[in-house]
Amino acid sequence: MGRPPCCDKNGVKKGPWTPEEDIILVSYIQEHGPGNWRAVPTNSGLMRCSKSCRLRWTNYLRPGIKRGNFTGQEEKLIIHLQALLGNRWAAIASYLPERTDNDIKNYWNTHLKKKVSEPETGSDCPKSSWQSSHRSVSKGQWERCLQTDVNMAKRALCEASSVSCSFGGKPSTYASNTENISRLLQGWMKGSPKPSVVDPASSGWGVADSASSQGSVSTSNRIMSPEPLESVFGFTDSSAERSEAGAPFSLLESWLLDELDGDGQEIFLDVPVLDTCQLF
DNA sequence: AAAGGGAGCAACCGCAGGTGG
DNA sequence: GCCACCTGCGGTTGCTCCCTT
Repeated sequence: MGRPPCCDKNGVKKGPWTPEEDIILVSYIQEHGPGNWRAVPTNSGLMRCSKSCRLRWTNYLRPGIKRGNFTGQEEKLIIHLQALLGNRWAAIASYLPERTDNDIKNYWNTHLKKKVSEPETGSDCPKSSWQSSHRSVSKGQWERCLQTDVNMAKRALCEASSVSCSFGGKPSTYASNTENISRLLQGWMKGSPKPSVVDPASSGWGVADSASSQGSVSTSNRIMSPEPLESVFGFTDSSAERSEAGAPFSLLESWLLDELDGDGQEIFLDVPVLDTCQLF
């Protein structure tokens, strides 16, 4: 028995989403909440496959998404987690609550993969030594390093969002999505083919990604409108729920502990943040 | 100024897992 | 337990932009 297609191929639009479609989707989800994707195209009138709607939502429109400008901490964390978990991008993304798996996957494929594969010196936490450490450093040291980087990433994210370090709370990530939509609408209203780009120098608007004060500017680092569409997002941020600090971290820890020859001793804690690279 | 090539990213595709009847 | 449906995930593709020649 063959699997039925996820949607009727006839009349289903493909390709880049238009601002109009985004607005329709956001409006629909505002009203009904995310989920039941099968019904979204039918009920919203979007000529899109349900999977396409879900993907658009989770990777672009969902509240709490930070795009572009991966920080050094995030970068290191991704490298470590990728080495640890492999290409399990969803699992990796669970440690970076503001990032989508697709974003991380793309970033890995375009930046980090080659970076890791290239022998190089001079970075603050050299990947060459990282690679060698993957083999030679004792597991305890490596795990400490990972845990430290997880903590560092958490800290960096907290600083970036200027919100309390409780991931269980509702971080400012929520706002970043309203900004995404806002910028989308701004561009749409102006009829610009590049709706998301606003010159930060000429506008008085703030940079949405406050963690991105570091040098390189990705094309995804857009300047956001100061007009959050709070009314558009009056529902709970499921991504924020997902990012409850306890769950993913304890999962990883237990996963690691499973490999600890049974003693199950907690060894991650009490490692000074700055020790990470010294281990390598 | 134009063409070619590479990089980056959004989106699609197909498979796997979960769930309810 | 089986089946159908829905959702999630990872790999891949293709488009657009930018840089180099």
